[in-house]
Amino acid sequence: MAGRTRANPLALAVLCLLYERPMHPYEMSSTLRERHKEDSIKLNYGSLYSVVESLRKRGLITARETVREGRRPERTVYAITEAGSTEMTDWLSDLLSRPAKEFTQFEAALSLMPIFGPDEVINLLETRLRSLRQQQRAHDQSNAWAPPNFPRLFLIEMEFKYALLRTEIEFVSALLDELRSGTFEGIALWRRMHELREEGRTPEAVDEVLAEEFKEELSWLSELSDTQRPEQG
Amino acid sequence: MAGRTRANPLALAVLCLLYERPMHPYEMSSTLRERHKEDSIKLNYGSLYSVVESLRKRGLITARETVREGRRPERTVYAITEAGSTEMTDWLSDLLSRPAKEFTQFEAALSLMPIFGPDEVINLLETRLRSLRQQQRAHDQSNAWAPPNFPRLFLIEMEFKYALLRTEIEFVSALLDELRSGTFEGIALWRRMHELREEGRTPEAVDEVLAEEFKEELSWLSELSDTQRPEQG
DNA sequence: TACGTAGTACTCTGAGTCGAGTAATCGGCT
DNA sequence: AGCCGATTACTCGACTCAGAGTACTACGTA
Repeated sequence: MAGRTRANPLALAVLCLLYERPMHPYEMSSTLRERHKEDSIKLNYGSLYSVVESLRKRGLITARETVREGRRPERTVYAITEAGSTEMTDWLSDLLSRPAKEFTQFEAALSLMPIFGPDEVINLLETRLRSLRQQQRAHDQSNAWAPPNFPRLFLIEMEFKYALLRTEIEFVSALLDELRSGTFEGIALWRRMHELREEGRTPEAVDEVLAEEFKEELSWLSELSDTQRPEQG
Repeated sequence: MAGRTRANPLALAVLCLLYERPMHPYEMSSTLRERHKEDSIKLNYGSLYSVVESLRKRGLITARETVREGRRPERTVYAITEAGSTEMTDWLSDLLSRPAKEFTQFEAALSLMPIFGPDEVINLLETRLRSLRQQQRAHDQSNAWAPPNFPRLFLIEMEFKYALLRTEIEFVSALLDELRSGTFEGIALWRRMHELREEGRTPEAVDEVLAEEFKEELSWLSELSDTQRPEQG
């Protein structure tokens, strides 16, 4: 049923808020911000209003009343419906119980990394690592906003984010160590290829030179069908 | 300059492919698939063709020639431009060196988790954990497609994905242990709240009962301004 | 009292996304 | 010879999203 309509978790957040009590969209956005959900759920006004409208069209929420205070713009208060409650529990159950394929920008970047030579990559990753460590320090200090005794239940998503951050730091820093020390497998071939390219050789000429200089390292090429070989590396 | 146009990494992948050699869109998609980049870069036909068209409009790639074989549809071959090469290196440098805010579905789900009671959450997370372990086993065995000696450089993004997977498994499994053993901080309050709700009490009645039964645990409430209190937990 | 800034509450627009659909060819099988 | 399913190569349109813009109020301040 709900195929693509389950793309944006902001819609789920709206359902959860209205499950608590009726609200108008702007109140939803400020509530989400107050509860620090902005950090884990992407929120912006444009999306919020269209997501709300789309939920209404699907009958998952209804417009309760429109209030006007002074000459301010009208506020439309929405409430969740039966169908909305069902969708909410179904959707959240699904998200918690079934890992979804997620694509991060950094994964994409790593997979295209070979267009740079190893030395450029070292530089770029060093910059990244500094940023990540900065974020980590910021996190360590920023329990400031949460009062003592604040329930862990409401911070659990931050713990997860932090665990991912630590993993990324470890990954990048281990990779950097290998690149800098030259123990990264195949780094000699990789470096030589970029040297040759920078000398202005044609791709074919580069392949030829490498084929001679790195016979064993390139043995895997013959194992692949023609179309399968990654020429970019 | 390139503000929102840098949203979709597929566009960057297209630039990288055309940096190797001119291609038509369908060839791009099959090349990406052969190189297993589908796992780290979201790819679908609809997006591919519009991304290509948008790159062309921005002058980052140009249509080289349109070939027709038999009565098949035309294939338009594209090549990268100077501006395209520049954009490619700028963009990839940026992705590698600057961590971007990423929002995963699971983070969103965790942050909305309190709408369920602890026992439901345990069930859902157990299902997730089985799935994740399944994925992990699949990964362990699926170096099958890569021939011996295949350069690590071309698999580095998978290593990262795997590291994230391990972290998620550890996180979920640690969380489950705490929930099941009852050592999760505040779980008694959380469980009682859902009990009361299921008995059909009004939110206000629930709050009242809890305020009496869990005085110390709720001390943090008084530290927050009215608007800041998360009523949903 | 005029002014600048922060907050409230949306609205609009154009660009991007995605899944489904189409139409042709190829290879194998019966 | 004819058919089935896979592969090649795109096209379409409905929906979604992001960011900028609007318009008003409230508040401090010089």
